[in-house]
Amino acid sequence: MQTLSEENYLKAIYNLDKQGLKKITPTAIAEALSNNPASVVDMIKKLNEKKLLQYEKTKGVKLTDKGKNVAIMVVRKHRLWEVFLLEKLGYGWEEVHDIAEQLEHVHNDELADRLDKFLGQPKYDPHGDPIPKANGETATTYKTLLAEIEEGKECRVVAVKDTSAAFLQYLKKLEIGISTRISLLEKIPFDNSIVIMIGKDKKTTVSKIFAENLLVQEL
Amino acid sequence: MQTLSEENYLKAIYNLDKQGLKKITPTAIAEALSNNPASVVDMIKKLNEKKLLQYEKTKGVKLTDKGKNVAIMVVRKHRLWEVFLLEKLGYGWEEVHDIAEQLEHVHNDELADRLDKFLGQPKYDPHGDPIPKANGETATTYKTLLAEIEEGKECRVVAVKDTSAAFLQYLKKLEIGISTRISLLEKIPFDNSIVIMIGKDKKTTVSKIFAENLLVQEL
DNA sequence: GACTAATTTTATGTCTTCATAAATATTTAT
DNA sequence: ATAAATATTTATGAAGACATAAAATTAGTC
Repeated sequence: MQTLSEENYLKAIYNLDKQGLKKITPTAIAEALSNNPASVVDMIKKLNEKKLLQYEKTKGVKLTDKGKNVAIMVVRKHRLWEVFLLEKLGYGWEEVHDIAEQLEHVHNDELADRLDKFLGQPKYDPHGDPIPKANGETATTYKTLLAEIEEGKECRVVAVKDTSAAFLQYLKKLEIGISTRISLLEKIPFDNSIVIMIGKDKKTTVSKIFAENLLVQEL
Repeated sequence: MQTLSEENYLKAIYNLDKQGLKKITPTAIAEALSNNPASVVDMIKKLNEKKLLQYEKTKGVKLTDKGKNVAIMVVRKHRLWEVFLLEKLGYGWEEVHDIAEQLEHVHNDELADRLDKFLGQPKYDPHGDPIPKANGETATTYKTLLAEIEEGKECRVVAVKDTSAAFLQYLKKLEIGISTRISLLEKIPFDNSIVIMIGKDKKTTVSKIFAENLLVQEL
């Protein structure tokens, strides 16, 4: 079994890979975990000895199947707990992450599966990220920035990138929440503002910056 | 905020006190946590500096109000999570303790209260131990050994003392589970066997050893 | 291609939690 | 009361996870 630290390293590496980073370097990992590159080198050695990853200076870090599996199971637990916290305990969107960060490290063979069943086998977490299945299968992330949606298409809000109070308040004012439907009516070439329809009848224009901080699922 | 280790020490000390130990010594704590007395002495110093406990060679260890409160909140979380695991996730009686041992250390101001509300503010955990309230109030334990119930009284099963497979299987065979009602019909003086009524119509005789391993709540 | 900048690695060291071994106290029993 | 047993404490050290500083390596740029 892995220590808390080991699990966090494996998860960070897994996430960097998912984010499309081609070469995962000690520095990149250090940044992701906000700790020191020297410490990362130590841990890379340890995880390599445990056959959880491989490291070649030229190719960077690659998780082994074993390492990847551990990471996926941590992610699975994280996202399931997030659903639990939001749906069952009534926590808000922004609050669930930090608690799930702790809950994801609770070790018990059956726990994830029982939780999964209890929650009705949700496919996505409250941030729109797919929940890996018990066998490790993970759907690809479907979320896109509102800024990347094409004219005429419709989408549903799944998460925010910026979680500042200013942005969240603005969203509230616009009556945009999780799963709100938005249609992209028009893109203004001048400053990349976009004209959107919120719900069925609320037409508004939002800035490029706004559109780059709202994550949606294309419908 | 306390570290995991600190919380475990405080909880252990709290439990020793609740068990009625008048003088809580380093050795007693070491035994409870199965670690070395020398390590305990170190930690006692640290917790004393943090004003979580006081230590005098003659009187042993006493938790301060602050320390006691931390311990109670850990116990509260532990017992709430046990209820969750049993009632919501369908875990068995014996399985919940080890998982709760991990869950009890998840830190979040609101978590215990939200969980409490979600579970319908249970008063007792699956082992019949009282769940401390948000303000720290803790009911006294009401569980008794079946062996100590008087003739003619009725009670409800709340826990087992012996958790061996042999005992649990025997219980299953007798159709005794958590919250099963039992009436004590007769005590046999010869060998302290007792004649009980399980539920409404199942009359059986059980041994003294049996009766000393079944914890019940008097009704 | 050479030089500067950035990255990686090594050498050390800190902090926390635990352990072992030995020294010191304290109990207990005869 | 004193020897033997038991507890407590000190001194020391190990392992894990992190850091800093400096050395070695690699990457970029002119």
